[in-house]
Amino acid sequence: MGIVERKEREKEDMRRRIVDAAQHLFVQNGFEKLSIRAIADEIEYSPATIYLYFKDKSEVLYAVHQQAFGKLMQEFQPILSISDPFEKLVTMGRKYTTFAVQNPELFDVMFIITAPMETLDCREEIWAEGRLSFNMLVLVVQECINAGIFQKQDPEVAAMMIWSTIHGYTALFIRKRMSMFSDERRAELMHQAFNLFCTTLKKGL
Amino acid sequence: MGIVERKEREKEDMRRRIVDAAQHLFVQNGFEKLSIRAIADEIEYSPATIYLYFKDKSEVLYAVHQQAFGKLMQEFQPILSISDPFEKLVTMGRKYTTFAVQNPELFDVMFIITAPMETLDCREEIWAEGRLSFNMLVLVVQECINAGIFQKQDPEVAAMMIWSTIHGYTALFIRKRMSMFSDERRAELMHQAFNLFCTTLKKGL
DNA sequence: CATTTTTACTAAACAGTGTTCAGTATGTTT
DNA sequence: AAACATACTGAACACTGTTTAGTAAAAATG
Repeated sequence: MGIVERKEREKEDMRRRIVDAAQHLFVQNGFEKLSIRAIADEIEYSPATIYLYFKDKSEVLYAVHQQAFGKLMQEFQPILSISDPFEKLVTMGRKYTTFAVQNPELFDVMFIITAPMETLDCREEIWAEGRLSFNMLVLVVQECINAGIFQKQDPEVAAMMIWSTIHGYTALFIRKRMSMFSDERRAELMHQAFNLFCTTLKKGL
Repeated sequence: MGIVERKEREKEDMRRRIVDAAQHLFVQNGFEKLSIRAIADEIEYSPATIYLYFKDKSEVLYAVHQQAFGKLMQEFQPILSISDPFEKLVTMGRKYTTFAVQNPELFDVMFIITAPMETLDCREEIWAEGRLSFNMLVLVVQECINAGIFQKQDPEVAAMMIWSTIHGYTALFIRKRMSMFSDERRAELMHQAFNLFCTTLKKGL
């Protein structure tokens, strides 16, 4: 009897439809405008139905968060084939920022908004997406160490420092914390600060 | 006739009472729980009254944001008397993080939440608080350059890079984006990453 | 002092939010 | 055909930010 399997498939289908609608609305109108009722409208079901597939709004956001990580990882893929490890690292850093600029709402749910982390917290699971992406960075840092570009050291510590800088720079920009500068000065400052960080790494790490 | 002056004072008083209540509730219950109605309850006025003193909720948040910057600046004050410029810089960095950990809600409104920046945007003003604090950092970086600890360079670019790292590191922690590590490993990683950044600066900048 | 005008304030409503629950209609099993 | 399980929804609850019409007190004016 394939009924159980079909039901399983249908359940999975509905979950996917909800998440797709959520992501669609989220990317289009941002976090503020994303409501359970809007998602329900989009998929042409009642709001209550969503609660049959997700515990709460945070869980829906967590699913969107997971999908967004898939997208970022996909965009990182071609970079991995760059042979020079330092150039690979720099290109990854640049990609992190351009991804954020091109998909500000996705960046929000991935790295800034607290909601998706709350479901993770209460589930007491490890943050798989975070671990995976961080490992990716650690690997590249390890390559830099192996190639003698960086000194011998804990690659996780170095990766943490590098991620911090790139993230900080990006988050400050996305959240408009560089609005004390004119548009031109801000662009110039960001560009130069990024380059300075790269040269500093090459010299000091 | 001092009536106009008294009215002015009363108006200012009411504004202060609203902001104080907002900050109080904000620090106590966080951004999510801060509502106009809660503020109104606290000061024992109707919600509509708040709109006689502030354009909208964002403007109230901007006032809280300003007050929070006052508090941070106050905590930075004693650090400024440290004679060694590099030690001063490092201590400032540490303070940025401990402030965030001890006042997560204030850190939120100062550097993460978009709301207060929106009122600034539509007022088309410069972000005075941001400019002031950034200048503080630039000054210390300039001292490091003068002392020969850093090479001759644009101090704003260097300051931008340093702020990015410290902010990134802090924001990732506050927003639970290091939950792929155990509590101990996370603490260790943050500590080491901070130290690594300091030594890298000293060597490479 | 009496009257007009201005100021300060609020009750009530509007349109929205996340979430829950009783009730229904359909599909599946016995 | 009867019993049960599943999938779904309308309506409600308790909230949210914000606006507006109306009121009572204070100030200014004649």
